[in-house]
Amino acid sequence: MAPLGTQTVPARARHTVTSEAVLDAALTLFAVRGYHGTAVSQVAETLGIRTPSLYNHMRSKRELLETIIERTLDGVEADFEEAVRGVSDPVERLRRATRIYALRQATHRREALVVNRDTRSLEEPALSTLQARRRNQEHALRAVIVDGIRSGAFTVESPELASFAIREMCVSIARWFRADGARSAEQVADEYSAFALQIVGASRG
Amino acid sequence: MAPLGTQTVPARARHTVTSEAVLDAALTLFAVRGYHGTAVSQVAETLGIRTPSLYNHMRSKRELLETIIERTLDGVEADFEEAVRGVSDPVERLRRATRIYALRQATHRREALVVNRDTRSLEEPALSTLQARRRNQEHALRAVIVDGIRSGAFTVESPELASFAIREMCVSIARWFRADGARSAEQVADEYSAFALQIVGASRG
DNA sequence: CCTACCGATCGGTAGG
DNA sequence: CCTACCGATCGGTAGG
Repeated sequence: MAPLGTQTVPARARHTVTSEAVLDAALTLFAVRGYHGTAVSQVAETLGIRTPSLYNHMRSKRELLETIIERTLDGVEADFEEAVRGVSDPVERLRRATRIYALRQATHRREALVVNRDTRSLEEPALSTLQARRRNQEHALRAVIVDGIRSGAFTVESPELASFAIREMCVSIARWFRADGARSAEQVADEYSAFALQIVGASRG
Repeated sequence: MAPLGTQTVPARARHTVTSEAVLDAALTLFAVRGYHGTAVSQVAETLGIRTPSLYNHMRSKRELLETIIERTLDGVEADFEEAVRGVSDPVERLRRATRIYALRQATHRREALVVNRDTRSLEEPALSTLQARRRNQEHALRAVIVDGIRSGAFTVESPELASFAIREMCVSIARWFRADGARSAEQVADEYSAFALQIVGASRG
């Protein structure tokens, strides 16, 4: 996996730790080592403080994971709504929805990795709530495909399989994308949205 | 995620634990909870024995993960070689390679989940060795795509992006597939291999 | 296969 | 923000 820019906090920051800084440090560590593979003491070490001091800025390790995943799902949802708002052509709706989703995987790699790998590490009641939100987002993409099939724009047999395939191929971007690599996030997002249209059998556009 | 058939060991098996049974129990638990989320004591409990007794059948927790991943990569490699052996047409090579890979994700869900999620939890020297093997497998698929582009059979711009997308969309099958679901593993594998051909811009077949 | 037990580390609290 | 410390659990060993 490409490097994720682990936090190295400047000395002066040691006296200005905030709850946002704790979340950011946790995000980097969870993305690299996984939730269960990360110790709270490592988060503290990243920030240059002792473990007990962390608890002035957070309630628990599990709350960190919940907040990270919740915020990420908020962002994905907002992205989707904005991307398809006012667009009625199914081809264009799918292109835009896939493009923005793929783009997010490249620009928010840590979040993508954590959501994908550790959502199941949540505990109730957050587990049910957030899993349901992920399902709803998947169903929203599927609905776009169903619309396209009804209108004759898409020819794919199973919208369910197609939407799974499209989502997961996008998620994988977070595993290899590098901001300093050969392709920009936008270029990758464009290519992946073209893949999506091909998967559903849209006329080549 | 669909249920993974957690081991419930019959009472009479309690006296016939083997190293294979330990691996199988660990495989189920790692797939559900992740490597770091699984305690060795849970493996023992699944088998109906005490934790120290496990060590008559294994050397360490990390060796369990190494063996699981190593064997899975062996299987993937053998599958690929067999699928493309003697086939020269790039379209058919890609179809077969994708089909057998997709099929494996459906029929070996636990293995797929563990390799995908926990390869990075390995420690050296296994980490480097097994990551290199995964990379080689990815390159083998990419080479099929490159051949198809050279011969004019495929039109995709980037074989790198296409092979990533194809691999990852297949891996996701392990997350939702159910043997008692609406589609058989073979049907899913056929649909996904069609998706792969569409991604690379092969003539619809 | 077991009981008994090891040092290390876990997430988190008390109290200042 | 810290030191001191908590009970629980971790992977693993000794010895039978």
